[in-house]
Amino acid sequence: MKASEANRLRAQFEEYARRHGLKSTQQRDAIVDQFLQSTGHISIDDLLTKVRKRNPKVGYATVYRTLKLLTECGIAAPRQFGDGQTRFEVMGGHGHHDHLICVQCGLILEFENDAIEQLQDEMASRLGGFKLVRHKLELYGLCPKAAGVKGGYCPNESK
Amino acid sequence: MKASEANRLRAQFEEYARRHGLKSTQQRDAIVDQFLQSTGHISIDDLLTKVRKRNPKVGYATVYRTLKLLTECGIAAPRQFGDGQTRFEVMGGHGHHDHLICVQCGLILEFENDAIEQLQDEMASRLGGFKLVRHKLELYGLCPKAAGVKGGYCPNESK
DNA sequence: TTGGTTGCAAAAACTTTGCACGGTG
DNA sequence: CACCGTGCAAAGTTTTTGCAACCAA
Repeated sequence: MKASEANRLRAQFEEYARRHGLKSTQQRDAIVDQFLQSTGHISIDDLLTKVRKRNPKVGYATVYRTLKLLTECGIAAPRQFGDGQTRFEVMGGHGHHDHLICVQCGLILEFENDAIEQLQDEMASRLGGFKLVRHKLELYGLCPKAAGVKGGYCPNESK
Repeated sequence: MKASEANRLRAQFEEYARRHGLKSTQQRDAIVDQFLQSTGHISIDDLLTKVRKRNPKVGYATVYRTLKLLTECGIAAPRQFGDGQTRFEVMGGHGHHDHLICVQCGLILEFENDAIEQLQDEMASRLGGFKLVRHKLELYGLCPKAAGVKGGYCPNESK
C-alpha cells in the first residue's frame, strides 16, 4: 500500500528526470528514497541524517537541491510552521492532508476534509478563475490535554 | 472606519504596554503607527522603509522587536509565503481573511469564506475537541492572466 | 568525452543578540 | 536616578552558490 505509493512517486520522478535530462546518481536516489519513506513533515536536517546512515558522504547542498527538484515536480511540498525551518512532506496526489497544530505543546495532527477542499475550488473560481495547484490549511488551537488526548502532553509551557 | 480600527488597536497596544511596564518611545510609536496603517502583508524591509521616511534613524532590530511585541499582544500576525521573508499583517479581530497566491507571478489575493471557517471548527471538535485560536489557509494556483485579471501580470517567469 | 552532479566552503539572506549610550518615567 | 529601549554591529540560522573534482551516459 504505502510501498506502492512510493513506487508510483519514484516512477514519477524518473519520468521527470528523463524529461529534463537529469542523470541518476547514488546520492540523489538515496535522498529520494529516504524522503519517500518519510512520514509527516521532515526537515532537511532529519532527512540528511537518515540519508547519511546509508551513504555518509552526502552534503547539505545536495539535499537542498534534490528537494527543490522534488518540489518542482510536485512530489514534495514545503511547509513552514513556526520554527524557522522549512519542512517537507510527501505530496501523494491522493492522501493530501491538512494540519491542526497545538499552540501550547506543538503537537501536530493531520486530517482531511473533502468538503473544505471543494469549497476552496469554488472560492478560487469565484476569485477570477484561478486554477489551484495546491493549498495549505493550518488550524492552530489548544489541545484538550485535560481530556487526555493521546500524545497531548506539553513539553514547553508558554510563559 | 479604517482609522477607528487603527485607533482601537493602538489603544489595545497601549493597554498591553501599560500592563507589561513598557515605555513609550518615539521609534516604537512610529513603527506601530506605520504598521497599523499598512494594508495586506508587509515585510520588515518595507515597514522599515516607511518608518524611516518619518524617522530616519530607526534600525532593523527595533522593527523586529516591535513586531514581536505586536505579535505577542495579538495585533500582528506573521505570515510565511514562499519568498523567504516573514511578512506581517494587521490582525483586526474582525476581517480575518485567507490568501490565494499565484505561484507564477506572486500575486496575493485575499478572501473570506464563512462556510470554510465553519467546517474548520467542526473539524477541530471532531479531532478530539481542540479549541481553535486561529488558522491559516493559503491557496496556491495560477492566475488567469489570459483572462485579464486585474494586476495579474507576471514579473517573474518560472523557467 | 560530455555534461550534469557533488561536497565543501564561502556567500547570502534573514533574525537575533550583546553592549554601551540615550530617553522615559 | 533606575531602567527600559535603541542603534549598531557581531553572531546565529537557514539556504544558496561557486568551483574543482567526479561520475553517469
